[in-house]
Amino acid sequence: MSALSNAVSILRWLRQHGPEAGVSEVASGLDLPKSTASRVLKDMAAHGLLERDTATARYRVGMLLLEVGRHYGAGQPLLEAADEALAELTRRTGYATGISLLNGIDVVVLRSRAGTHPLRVVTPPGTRGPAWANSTGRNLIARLSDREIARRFTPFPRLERPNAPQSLADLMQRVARARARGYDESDDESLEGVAAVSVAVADPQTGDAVSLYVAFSGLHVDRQRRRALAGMLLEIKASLAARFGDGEADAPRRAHG
Amino acid sequence: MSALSNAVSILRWLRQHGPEAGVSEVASGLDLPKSTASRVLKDMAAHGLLERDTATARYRVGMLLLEVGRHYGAGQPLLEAADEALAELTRRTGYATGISLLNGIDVVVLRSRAGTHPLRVVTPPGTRGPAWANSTGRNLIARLSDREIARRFTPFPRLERPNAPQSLADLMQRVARARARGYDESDDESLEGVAAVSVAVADPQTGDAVSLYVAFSGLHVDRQRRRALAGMLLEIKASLAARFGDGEADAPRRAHG
DNA sequence: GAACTTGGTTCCGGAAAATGGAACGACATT
DNA sequence: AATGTCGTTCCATTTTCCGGAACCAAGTTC
Repeated sequence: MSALSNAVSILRWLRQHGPEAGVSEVASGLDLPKSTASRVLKDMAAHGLLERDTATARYRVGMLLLEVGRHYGAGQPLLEAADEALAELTRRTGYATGISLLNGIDVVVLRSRAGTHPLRVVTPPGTRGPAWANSTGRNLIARLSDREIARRFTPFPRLERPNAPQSLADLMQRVARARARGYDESDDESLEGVAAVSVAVADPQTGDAVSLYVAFSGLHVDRQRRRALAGMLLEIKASLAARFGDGEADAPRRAHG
Repeated sequence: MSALSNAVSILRWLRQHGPEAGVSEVASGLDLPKSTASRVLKDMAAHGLLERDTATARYRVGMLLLEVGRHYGAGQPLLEAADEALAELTRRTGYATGISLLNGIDVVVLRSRAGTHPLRVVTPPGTRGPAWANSTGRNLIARLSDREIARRFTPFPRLERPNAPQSLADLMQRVARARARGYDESDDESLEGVAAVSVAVADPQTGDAVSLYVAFSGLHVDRQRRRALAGMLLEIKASLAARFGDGEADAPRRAHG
């Protein structure tokens, strides 16, 4: 196991089990000898990947990671353009918008912007959520082949939320809807009270697809306005497609991850 | 040089020189043999620290870093409480707010929230800026001893912005003002057209200090309103101090980094 | 189209670093 | 004083890393 493996394992472990870790905790969690865990953590801290809480002697995520991590996706023209367009949309309408991307069966938020309308939840960049249980994720799932969808969602992941799809058939039905309409919507699925509409856009160069979304309170936005928002997203998508070659429009292609 | 050193050097290099890098570029930039650069980059990508642009064969920051990095500072009670209070302030007043922290002679944004009033610039978490050229940074500098300030700012860093302090004496004068008033303000210094007021708060446990700021357009907010905002920040500071032991109020103590 | 340049990869033996069991130190609890 | 928890240090052994050199693939240039 290279030194890097250990360091990365620890980062992955931190991603799952919260932002703090002690030596023993990591050692048992990753099944490492205590001595190794102690040394690797110390090395990582010495290099700035982690920081040490002087009081508790526990380790925390380092500032370097914050600084570097925020550049994820920077410099990708499609992404930057989409982000700008969404910023404009938020300015005009006051709703929260963002961009996310499929990773396995999850979506990860790449960019986001809080709106001015009341919405308890904010999902800052780096947040991970169940792709099958919100519009943003399903849009990206919809770009996969049925075969691939079946593969990823067998067995079907359990999620204790009433409105979330509970079976592959259930999911495929909503995917079909998304494919038919060119956009998808969700309401009170993975996040309580949160509704959203979204569209998927792909970079024809790389084939990577991202999803642009507008999020709002499910209680305060009626069907008509949602449709209007979907329309605006579709416009943005069209303009991006015009600018970057295509965007999609054709048959399902591979999404990211 | 351990494997970790190399990996971290590369991350630091990426932090400075933009989010993309090729093998030769890194090799010459860090004065490494090409073979080493190639191998290390590949290893990092294999572990998910970096990703590879399939088209250009260049490396980019990996998603893992985004996900882990966003947890920087998570779980620190003072920070969370301050963040919540600022969110409330933004909700009530519509101004952008945030939290930042001193690191050397820079400030790094930890949390931020865009406001509803027009402000071109957004400074998402992870953004680094010159501490001496905005209120947020000077507040934290003000907590250092004069001796330490002189040490850090000799020689005095050059910054081509008209309103920014241009000498140590210049800086000390504004620091004195900040110390006297308990808050600081800046207008059109490091960021064009951006003005801000801010206060510093310290965790008495760790001694680490952070700065809470409100940012707005210098053209659209008059003196009186700025004073009102400063008052609100001071209230937040007082309530945090009450909750967490002290906050500061006493003589300069060490700030972070 | 042959010779260069530029960007990246692979090989492999010597050098250097990581590994992990064990012993140890510092606290708390019982 | 004994026991448990948490972290560190030691050091012989193993493993990995290092880096010059050779190599490959695409362009450029003459």
